[in-house]
Amino acid sequence: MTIRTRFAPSPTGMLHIGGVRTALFSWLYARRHNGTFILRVEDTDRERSTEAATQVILDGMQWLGLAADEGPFYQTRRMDRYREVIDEFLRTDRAYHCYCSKEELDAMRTRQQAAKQKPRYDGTCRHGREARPGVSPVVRFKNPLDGTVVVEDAIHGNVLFENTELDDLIIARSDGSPTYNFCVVVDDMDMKVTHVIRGDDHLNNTPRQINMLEALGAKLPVYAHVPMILGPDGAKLSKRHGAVSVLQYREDGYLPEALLNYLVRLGWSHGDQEIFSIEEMTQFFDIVDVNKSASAFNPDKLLWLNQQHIMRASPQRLAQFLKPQLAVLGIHTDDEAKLIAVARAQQERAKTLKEMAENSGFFFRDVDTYDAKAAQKNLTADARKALQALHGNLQAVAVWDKESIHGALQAQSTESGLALGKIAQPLRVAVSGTGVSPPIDITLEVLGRGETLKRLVRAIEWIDAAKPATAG
RNA sequence: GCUCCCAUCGUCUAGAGGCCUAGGACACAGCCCUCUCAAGGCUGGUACAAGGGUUCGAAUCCCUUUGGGAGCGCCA
Repeated sequence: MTIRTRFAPSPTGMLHIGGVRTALFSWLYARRHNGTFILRVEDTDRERSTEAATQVILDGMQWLGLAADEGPFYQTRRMDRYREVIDEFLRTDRAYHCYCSKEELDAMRTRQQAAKQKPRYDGTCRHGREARPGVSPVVRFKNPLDGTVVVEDAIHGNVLFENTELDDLIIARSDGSPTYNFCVVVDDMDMKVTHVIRGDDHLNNTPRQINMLEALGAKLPVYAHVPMILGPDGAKLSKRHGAVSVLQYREDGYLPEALLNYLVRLGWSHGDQEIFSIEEMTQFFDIVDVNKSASAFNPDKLLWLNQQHIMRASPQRLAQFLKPQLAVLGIHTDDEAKLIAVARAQQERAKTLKEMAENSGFFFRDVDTYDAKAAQKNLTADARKALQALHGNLQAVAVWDKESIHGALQAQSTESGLALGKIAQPLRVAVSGTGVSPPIDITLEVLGRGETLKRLVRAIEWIDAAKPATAG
């Protein structure tokens, strides 16, 4: 039997990290077992579903690389099929029309709550209340009145529900449109889903779905209800931290594999391993190993993982993400070789691609201002001599590569008796405008000789211009 | 209120009765390395929610309490 999993988001809000994690688990499980991963958009709520949210889901899944083997399917395009099943339920007496008004239902709920009971439909129409003219009825599923439903869950084990706790849920609204719990059942059956992996907020819905599945004579899928993700404060995930669109992470300079790595470790582990490639995840992940308890979202660890993945990624891959980040800063370049060289030089010192871009501007455009603190400390009269000498020494370097550059700096240090830092740091400020850059030899190599010498001259001029001001 | 779920460092987790004076990771502090920033290495502190059982022995099994979460819609 081939494994078939699905991710079934509803386009009513943003695709946030909670949704992404259940998608990831479903995807990994399918990949691991050579199965099929299905994407199904649950858009039956026409009021709240939006085109934009659907697009975000699609874009997000694509960015993350969670490609669907089948779909995307849209529930709104399956209305005929739902109608067909509803009619069949009606015909075979497994569902009935209910004419109770919203007011009646509200009153019923209020009454039940006052009596400290669980609000549930009392079955007034179940045994055939006469049709009310002018009232379009809803359709309710006839839930079994007694017995126990056992949800066999791969994560939680067997969870028991008494049918007496359940009621006859609405499967079609008065306008004829089918409702969520019903559509899920029909879809999972039609799409032959073998493993339903979803948030554990759905655990309570499962017995109803099982009852409907059984009424349809369908084979039950394996259920796996994964725990929720909480905010860093342990409270429900809110906009403030993780409940933003996943695409926000792309904008903020996160690598998709880093986000996925972070998410896969929430509720799951493989020994002491923290860093996983996508391949390793698919190799090791198993749904039965997932924890039962909710976990809090930790932005610091995500940031750390992003840095670790940046360090491990190929410069070619990083260049591809660095380019749009530079564009955001107004730096447009098609020099792929330089992008790759910069990414290679920076990949050990950037927590995000955005940060990498911010620290790499000087590679692509002139330095017109110096960081005040760095300049005050390093662009001094003493440094001027070193920079002056450096200009000559670097001009004399035969081959412009980091080894030769390093050799020239070393030689100058030895000759002048100045510590390497006394030479390298002023040089760094001269070429980058700040006190921070990749190792100076690498920085110069990437920057090129011409640009280096130009900036050296400019820094010397700057010192000369600043001197009288400082002195006077 | 009712039903269901959950409970190890601040956080993510290891732990499926003795290997646990509870291991790893993030964060934090100190040290080392060092041309800056990082990365890396080393060191340090902090956890089995509480109470009862079961057992020679419990973080691990059972019960209760407490705390958190979810569901109870003509939302998904």
